[in-house]
Parts: sequence; C-alpha cells; structure tokens
Amino acid sequence: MEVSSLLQHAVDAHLRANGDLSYVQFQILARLTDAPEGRLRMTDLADGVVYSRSGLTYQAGLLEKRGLITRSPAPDDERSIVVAVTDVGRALVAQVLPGHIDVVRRLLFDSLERADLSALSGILGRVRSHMRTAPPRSAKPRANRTRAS
Amino acid sequence: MEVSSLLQHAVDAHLRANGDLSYVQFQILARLTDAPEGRLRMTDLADGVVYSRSGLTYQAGLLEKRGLITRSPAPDDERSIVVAVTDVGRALVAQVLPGHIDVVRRLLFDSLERADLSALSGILGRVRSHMRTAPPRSAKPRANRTRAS
DNA sequence: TATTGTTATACTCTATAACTATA
DNA sequence: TATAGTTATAGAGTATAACAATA
Repeated sequence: MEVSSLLQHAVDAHLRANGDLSYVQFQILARLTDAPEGRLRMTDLADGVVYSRSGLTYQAGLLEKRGLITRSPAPDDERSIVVAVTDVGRALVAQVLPGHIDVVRRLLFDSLERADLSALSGILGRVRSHMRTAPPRSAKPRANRTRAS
Repeated sequence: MEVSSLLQHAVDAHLRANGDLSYVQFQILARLTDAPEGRLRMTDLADGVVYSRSGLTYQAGLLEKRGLITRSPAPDDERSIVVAVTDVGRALVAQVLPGHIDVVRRLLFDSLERADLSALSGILGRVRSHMRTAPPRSAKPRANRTRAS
C-alpha cells in the first residue's frame, strides 16, 4: 500500500504540473486512447476506473469543458452516452506521456529486475482477478426495496 | 495500482462501517498502537503516514475529539507534541482488527501462495526503499526545475 | 422493473500559506 | 535561521439519493 501510495502521489503531481490533469482524469483519457476508435460508453468507462457513476459524470464534465472529450448519445441504445477522446485530448496525452513514463520508470521499474517484473505481474495479476471475482468493492447488500409483488 | 485501489476501498468501507474510521485514521491509530508506550511525536507520525503536516493536525483533531488519542507537549522539546493512544483508542482498534484482518485476508492473502508472499514482500520492500531514497513525494522546487522551455 | 446517466447536495479531505513559538 | 505544529482558507473530489428517460 505504501508503494502504490507513493507512486500515485508522484504520478499525480507530475500530471498536474505538466498537463493540469488529475490521476483519475489521466486514467480516463488513457483508457479512451487505448479503446478501439477512442470511444467507450460511460458505464464501461466507470467499470474500468474504480469510480461511481456520479463521480465519472463529474470528471467527464470537466474533461468535456476543456475539449478533451466529447459526449454523444449512443445510436443503438438511447440510454447510453458514448465518450470519445478528441484530437486535443490525444495531443495532451501524447504531451504528458513521456514524462509520465519517466516518472514511473524512475520510481518503479528502475528498482525491478527482469525476473522481479514478471514475478510481480504474475502475482498481482492473479490477485486482481481474484478481487474482481469476490465482492469487488463494497459489500453493500443493497437495501431491498421489495414492494409487494 | 488497481489491486491496491480495490484493497484500499474495501478496507476503508469496512473500517467506516465497523468503527467509523477512515483508512488514514486507522493507520494513525495502528501506528500508535505499535509504538513503544503507544506514543509518537506528530512529526514522526507524519513521516510514517504519507501526509502533510496540516492534514495530520486535522485528523489528529478528529481523533482527539473522539477521545481516541491525546495530544500533550513533549517534555524535552517544547516545540513538539506527543500523540498517545488512549484506552478507548486501543479498544476501538481491537474491536475493528479481526474484521479488518479478515477483509485483507480474503481479498489479498487468500490468493497468495507462500512463495508468492515472500516474493512480493521482497520485491516491494526493495521498491519501497528505493522510492524513499529518491525525491519521495513532492519534488516541488517551487520554481520549475527542468522545464522544457 | 431494470438500466443508463445526470443532478443536487452535503461532506470529507487535502494542500498551501501565513502564523506562533521554540531550538 | 530552522524546526514543530496549528490555523485559516479554499478548493477538489466523492458518494448518496432523487430524478428522468429508455429498454
């Protein structure tokens, strides 16, 4: 936990200083950049990042205001919204990425041997899928509002 | 990062539900509980937890208000404040700890073989000391250092 | 009825800078 | 001058619940 905390703080500080982006906002942009055609539905985005719906709406609002993403109704499902990175958004990611990689490399990868790296990714990969299987985040049994029926 | 994020959210949710404690507050209490005589100076506490001074003052204020800790001037250095866990604080930690351990075990340790565990702690231990060596958190030279301009 | 997303609200937390006091 | 801690402020971020609309 200490390692991830230190890394996150460093990454966040760098992103804010060099792109005026929070860690979360960068994650959103990065996910979109990696997505086919640079577009994802709000829900899929929320599932990837560890966020509440409203939190994502808030962040998406900020990013949209800055012209980094667009939101448009999905053609197939009228309820859904499709988020897409703009060219400006891609440019910003490209601008920040080298420094970002540098920070992560210096803080994390420089102290990992090749064997460490594969061990770490193997172990954490297993942990991750195990976590995603079990009650992922909040074991909140969702108060039943069962009305007569 | 995903693993630690999921773990932290789960731990935080449990602590709030079962002891009305945030993750940070629990960390503070746990550190004090482990300290010799249950006491630490504010600065030493701040160094351990990844916190700013003012943030720690804020959290300490909350914990003191609930009678979980006390703050008293240090005898040897009039500038320092010594924080100490109270019996109530210890009791709360004791109350929450079993469930806490359970959460961490189910989410993390259950998916780790013995070999994984030692590998993980070895690797992350090295990463941690490397991080603590380099500019730990705030490489904020106030003025920009190597800004490409 | 369930899902998708937004909004409104209320609150927690965090950092910065200014400030006091002691070393 | 440097260190220890507090405070004031001010803003960012988060979650909850209520809401609207579509499936």
